[in-house]
Amino acid sequence: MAATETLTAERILEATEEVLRRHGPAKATVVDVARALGVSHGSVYRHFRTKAALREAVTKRWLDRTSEALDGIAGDASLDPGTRLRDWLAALFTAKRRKAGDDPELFATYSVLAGEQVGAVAEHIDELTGQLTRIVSDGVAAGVFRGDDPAVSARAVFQATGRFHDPAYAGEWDEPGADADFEAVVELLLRGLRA
Amino acid sequence: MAATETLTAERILEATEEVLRRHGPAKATVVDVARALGVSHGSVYRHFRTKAALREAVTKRWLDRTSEALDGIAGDASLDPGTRLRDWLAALFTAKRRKAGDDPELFATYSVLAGEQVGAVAEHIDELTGQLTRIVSDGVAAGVFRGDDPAVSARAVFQATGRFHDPAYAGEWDEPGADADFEAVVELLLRGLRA
DNA sequence: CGAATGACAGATTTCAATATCTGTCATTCG
DNA sequence: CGAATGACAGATATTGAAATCTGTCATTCG
Repeated sequence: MAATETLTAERILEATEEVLRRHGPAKATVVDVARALGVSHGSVYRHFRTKAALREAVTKRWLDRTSEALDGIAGDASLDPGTRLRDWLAALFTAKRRKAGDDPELFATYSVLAGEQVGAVAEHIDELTGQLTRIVSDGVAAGVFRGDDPAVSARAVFQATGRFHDPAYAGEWDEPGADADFEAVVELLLRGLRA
Repeated sequence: MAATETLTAERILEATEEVLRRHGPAKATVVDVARALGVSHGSVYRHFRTKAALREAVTKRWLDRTSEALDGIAGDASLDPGTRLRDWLAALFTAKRRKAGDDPELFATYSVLAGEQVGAVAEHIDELTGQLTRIVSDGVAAGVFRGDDPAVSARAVFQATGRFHDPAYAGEWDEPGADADFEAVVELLLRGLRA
């Protein structure tokens, strides 16, 4: 495994993801990561001060992938704000559901990590509600949404749809009525937002 | 402890609650319950076929207490449906928050039990959404809510407010912005429901 | 006779000894 | 000289033997 390459934070993060995928969150040790890279664990500590810091970096990376994918929809001015909001929420739900369904163990692993890294999750949520706020603001500017504080409305929309993006509910995402439930909630929220 | 009284299911349930309060869900055994009652554990098995059945009965009891308290609001025809919906949701949030705050360990205990007893929880949720459906139906009849399927709307309202009644979120119920968040979500939902 | 018991087999939990891990740092390596 | 190592102390996790629990049932008790 190209052990001649320089040991970078990036390579360590990749190895960490691999170890997490293989062993799960409880049994993934710094020693395992070092072994996977063919170095001593002391070398890993040169790049990440603690195991928690390493886990946080890996978690942040994973969360950022979701944010980036959604950012495109949030900024797509070619769609009217109502459609954009609907699409954004649907994309969020679909992305989460796909991740949870494709590799349930890896998803569970990251859910555990997310539970530990409260700070990283808070940032991620801020990022997502920020995107939602942009959509709502555009809607207010276009006169299709009510003129209340867009940040407050965006936060309310995010919280009200928690069942469709919070990993705690992952088990219910594949039940028969999930899509209908999602539609009903989004429909109700959109009506509440409209001017 | 009145060991002379007849051994009834009711007495067993009371003793079980006491044992759960003392030992927590993981360490509450059928033997403990029997000991607390001064009988052999075989006698307990005469009334409840398994430990799971005993836990389910206790859980059901606990859930039913919440349902009953809210039923009064749901059926209070003296309030207009909008106010009733708001009051009902606020009462649900307040009740949960109080239980979680007053005795966090007991609340955690019951949350664990609820996680095990999927069936009992599903029934409880059906009961609550039933009450919500009644309020929404009354609102439709009075012309203040839209004429969509009240059961669907009620379910959507219940799910959208999950953050304020689902025990999984209990940790966030005492954060500073919780009340404001609740108001924002309820306001948005009420607007969405209005005709 | 029905209600309660307690001994029992197999499953689960506890506990303490053992092994592994985390994080540091004096030393080695290139 | 900076990057990497590996020995180390204290913390955490694993293991397997012993204790306890669950659920059954033949027997006792009132």
